[in-house]
Formats: sequence, C-alpha cells, structure tokens
Amino acid sequence: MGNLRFTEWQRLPISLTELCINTTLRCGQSFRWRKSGDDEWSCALHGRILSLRQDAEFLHYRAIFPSKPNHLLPSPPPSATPSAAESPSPEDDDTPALIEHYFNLRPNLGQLYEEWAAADTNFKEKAPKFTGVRILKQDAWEALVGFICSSNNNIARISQMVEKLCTNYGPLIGHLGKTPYHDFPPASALTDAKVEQQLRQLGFGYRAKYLYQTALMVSDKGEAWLDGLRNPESPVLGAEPCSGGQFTDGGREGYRTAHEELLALQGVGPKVADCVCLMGLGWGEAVPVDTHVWQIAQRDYKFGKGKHSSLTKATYDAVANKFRGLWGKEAGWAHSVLFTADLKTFSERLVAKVGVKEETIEVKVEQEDVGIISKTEEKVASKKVKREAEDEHQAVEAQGRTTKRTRRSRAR
DNA sequence: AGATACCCTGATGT
DNA sequence: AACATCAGGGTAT
Repeated sequence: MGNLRFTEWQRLPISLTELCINTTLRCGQSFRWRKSGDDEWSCALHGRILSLRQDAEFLHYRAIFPSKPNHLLPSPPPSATPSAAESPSPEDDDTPALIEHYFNLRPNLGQLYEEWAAADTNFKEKAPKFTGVRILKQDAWEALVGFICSSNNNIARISQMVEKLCTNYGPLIGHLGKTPYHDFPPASALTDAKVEQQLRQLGFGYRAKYLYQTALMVSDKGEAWLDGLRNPESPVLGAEPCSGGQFTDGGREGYRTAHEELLALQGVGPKVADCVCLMGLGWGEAVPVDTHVWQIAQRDYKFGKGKHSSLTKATYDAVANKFRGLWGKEAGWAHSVLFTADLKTFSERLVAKVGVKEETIEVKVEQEDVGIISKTEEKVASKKVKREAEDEHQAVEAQGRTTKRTRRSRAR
C-alpha cells in the first residue's frame, strides 16, 4: 500500500430523479457499497476504489488506482494491461464510462416513472417518495453470488457475507483510511475443495455448499458462459448493443432462456434467477417475486385468493406476468421501486412519526433513518434528535424534491 | 401442490 | 442477566 494513484474529484451532471445513490445503493440490489465518510459511498470496482457523493445537480466521483498492476488481480495477458504506472490524465480516465455503465444511466428514468404511473395508480401513489431508484448493471457473477446468499436472509447479513467473500478470496485494491477494499473474487477463486468448509467457518451456513458448487459449475462452463446469457441490448462494458427480441408478458425469449439456464445452478431458484437476470444480465422484464413482492401483490394487486392463494411456481409466474403486462419491458425496474418502498429501512418516508410531545417533534420526519436511529440509540438512548446532522444525504435528497413536500414534512 | 429442514445473526420478548 | 423465539429478498428434497 502507499503506492496509490489518486484522481481528483470530478463530477457528472445528473438529477436526483434520474439517480439517487442514497436509495439505489441501499435498496438491496448491491451488497458491497460502504459509507466511507459523511455523505460519501465507496466500492472497489474494476480494479479501482470508486468513491461517490451526490448533490441536487451532480454526481461527484473519484477513483483511486493501485499504482502498479496488482499481482493478485485475475491476470489478463500483459499486453492488455495498460501501463498503470503512468499518471492518469482526466481525459483518458475510463471512470466516467464505468459509472455510466454500472449505474445504467442510458434509460430516461423520469420518463419511465411517468409511463409506469400512467399505467398503474398504485405505482403513481407510491413512487414519488422513491425517485431515482435505478437498476444497476452489476457484474453477473457477483450478482449471482450475492443473491444466492440472499435466501432466507437479511440485507445486513448478506452484505456481511459478501464482504467476507471479498476479503478472503478477492484481490486487495487499496485502502481508504484504514479500511481495505477488495474487489469481488472470480469464480475460479472459489473452486478449491476446501472452500465449502471455509465458507461454513465464515458463517455462510448452508449457502456454503451452494456457492462452492455454483463456482465449480460456472468455472467449468467457462467464464464467458454467464455473459453469454446477457440481454444483447445491455452488453458488457465496451461492447455494442443490438436488439433483444420481441417482448411478451412472459418476457423475451433470451430472458426465458437465461432464467432457465440459471435454474440449473445450486441454490438458484426462480427468485434468485430473476435477480441475476435483472441486475446482472440486463433483462429489464425480469421480476423477482420475493416475500415483499408477494405481499405487495396481495395487498395492492388482488393476489392471494383462489388459485393463487400461496406462492407456488404457478403463482410466481402469474405475479411476474401481471407486472410485465402492467409495466412493460422494464417491469423489473418498476418492481424495484415498489420493493424499495416496502423496505423497513425506508419506512420512515411513508409515515410521519407520532412524535412524543416535546420540543423534539419539529424534526423533519421524512429525513429519519431507521438504521441510524438504532445506532444512535445504542449510545444515547434519550437524545432522539441528534441524528439530523448525521443524515445529510437524505437532506440532499429532500432538497431535490418540490418545495411542496418539504413543507408537508413539517405537517405533523 | 404442500410441508420441512436448512445456517446464522440481531432484535425482541420473557 | 440469561435464555427463548423469530424474522430475514428462498431453495432443495
């Protein structure tokens, strides 16, 4: 360490309705982003540490590269490795291209929200407090592993498990302060026969076997196999998009093929397969139906009776088809907005707290954060107001909304 | 189709 | 304080 190449902070113009990182990075589609400071998020990505901040007009970013090619990185042919010792000029830094790719910035999210709202009154009602939720283009292998870990699990522990996977099997990219940042390990790093037991040791439980066996299969099929299941409209970084086929309520043929192929992997059922299709392979019509979505379908879309009284495979398909019929080709994106709106982490945005009658009730209720509250209460159980300053990122978020909403947040 | 076990962790209840 | 119970982005049998 110490041999690091810093780039200066740069910025990309983008509105909070097109991308809100505070929501998108916390809604359970990616498990590796960490807060690296007040209002700052960081993650090891494509051989660098990428740090982000966001205000109402710009996404600010900075990349930190190892100064020398890391010998721990999966080694490409030496000719393909750019001379990393050169000091980077902002012009040939590929970080903006990486950001556009990773955050999937091409689709016009504001317009999509309008279309979904026009087609669905429930979406229209729920979405305004959850703008800027964008489906990421994550690495397919990483998505596969993350969502295998997600079964019968919670987001906090999934993140913890992914973290352990990276620190134990992934290449070290560098440090931010004292915190090490490892990139995600390739499948080939998990094929040793000892891996299953090691993962159990690390607290993966029954998922240890799933991960080991899936790593074997993916590794055996070749590293190109997974990306071969991609939506051709959403190719890997640097490739040219082409048509993805004819859309129906059941999804495009390529999507159905990808879904079916993924089901052959250990620990991958319909829900995990859809998560990988949506967030790792670029199939916008994939609609993962988990317990949250099932509850939403029952509460707001009249499922849960008669033939579809329980979440069988047939019900699963019926729910997903219903949403594809309602929201169209990017149904998975719309689904993610409603899923996010249902997460306990964000529940404070929905209901104004029945504030205890004190001078503390003037706190803007829509800017609370459950996670931060619980942390705060560990330390000072009585002072419930202190959190306001800790949560500026949500203030930024609110700032981007209409003044109408800012007013209303004081209403109780 | 429906029922059960599966690993573990933090939160909540006695 | 110690211990029981349970839910948490499902899947395999």
